[in-house]
Amino acid sequence: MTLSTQKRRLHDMVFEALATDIITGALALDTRLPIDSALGNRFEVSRTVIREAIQALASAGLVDVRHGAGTYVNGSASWDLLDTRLLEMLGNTGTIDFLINDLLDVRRMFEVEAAGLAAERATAADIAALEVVVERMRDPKTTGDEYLELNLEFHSLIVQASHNRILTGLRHQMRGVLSVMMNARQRQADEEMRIVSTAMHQMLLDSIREGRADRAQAVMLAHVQGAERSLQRTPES
Amino acid sequence: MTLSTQKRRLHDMVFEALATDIITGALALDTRLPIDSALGNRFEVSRTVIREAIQALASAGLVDVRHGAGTYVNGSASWDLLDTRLLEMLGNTGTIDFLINDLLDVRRMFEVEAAGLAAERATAADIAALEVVVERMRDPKTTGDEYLELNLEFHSLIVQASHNRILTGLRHQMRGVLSVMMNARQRQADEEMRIVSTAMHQMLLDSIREGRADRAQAVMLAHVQGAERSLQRTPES
DNA sequence: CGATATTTGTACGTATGTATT
DNA sequence: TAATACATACGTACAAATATC
Repeated sequence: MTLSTQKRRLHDMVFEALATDIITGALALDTRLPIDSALGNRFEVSRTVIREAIQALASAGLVDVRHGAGTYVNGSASWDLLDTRLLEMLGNTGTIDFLINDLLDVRRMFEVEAAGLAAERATAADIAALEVVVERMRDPKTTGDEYLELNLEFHSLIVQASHNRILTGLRHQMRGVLSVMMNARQRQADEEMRIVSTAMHQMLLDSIREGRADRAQAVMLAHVQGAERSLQRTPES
Repeated sequence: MTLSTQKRRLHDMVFEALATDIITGALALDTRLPIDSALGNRFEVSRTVIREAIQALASAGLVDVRHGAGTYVNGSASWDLLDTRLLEMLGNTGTIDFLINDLLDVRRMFEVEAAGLAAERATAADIAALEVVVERMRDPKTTGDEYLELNLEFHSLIVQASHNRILTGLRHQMRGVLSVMMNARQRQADEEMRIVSTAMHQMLLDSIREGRADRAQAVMLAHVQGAERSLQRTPES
């Protein structure tokens, strides 16, 4: 419950200390946090710092702040699983796998829709950018790590090519989940899979260039379903 | 550029004053904002207040804060169209219609996917909650406003029944857009449409209860496409 | 290149307001 | 009514990043 190493801002450290206790269950559901001044004494920081930390906890849904009444610990049902700081902590404590299936569902939904819209709306510039990426994917000199980067960029470009600003906004909200997931399971890009994957990307690009939305969606669906298998998706329900 | 009526927190008023100037173009792209202390003098508030306002502006993507270098106005391409406070301002200035088509695309994607997942995973409790809502929709004593409320609740319950926490998180992020949209275009629920709509909801519920994901998705697709027509969707591209 | 000034970032302590108990 | 606890705002000090001379 005390601050660990002096690494960053004070309120970040307070946040992490309290968040850890909540995530691990050391601070149980509906427990009332000590009042600001008490926490200030414990961590030996000003009340300003405590308030910023608590604000971050509330923003992540970890606590519920009630004016005049106190601050209470929320159950995991209230957590905001898109909150970057919370995701980081869940990633660090290795308790993030429970989100894999959820993420795959949403990713499929996202990518397929974006592929369809991109086929309908992609501009010449969008297509040119996609072509550059696919060209580099085909290059045998591209390393495995680079390939993963290109893969991410390709899909990001497709979302952009959908020219739907809410879609891109939501995609941006998902960046935290995606990145934590990536770190949790470092993807193995073996040679065979890479060849198949590159062919898929090429087909996707062709479909978009030709404006064939149905085909783009079908190819994307096959593509992400392939990725799901490679992530050894655990069976549902 | 000065503070209007004393209604809320000081930093909210500063935020609104600056945001208005950015949205209307009075503060042009790449313009450098006055330094904190100058803004403090102009608005006659402390630097604390200015900093909180600028933090909110940065969080909405309206400005780019560079440590030691100054704070610069962003173009609309950088705005975060999911930011609640920004959306409110766009709604108030009546410049929100450009998002209608984007929202409809995303809504279709969302609802269809959620319907499919719900059909696969809905628990007895989920279905019971949906039944209550549909029953009240069928009740002829339900008023038009109540019907709209029930409609929203029905779709919210379906997302919950998908038991996908990322999906529900993203849906939550969309609440701001949805609500601003609703206010911008007050939906007319005429009698004829209401009968069709209720039948759709009943079919959806049946599909979910029977676990028929494909049918649930098809019905939902037809349903939201009907809603799109009623919103007089403007042609694309 | 280095020294200095500018500007944002973080933190403190205090005072007062407001909602709840 | 009073006590408690969170909310907002002020002014100050110093640190860190950047710009300028």
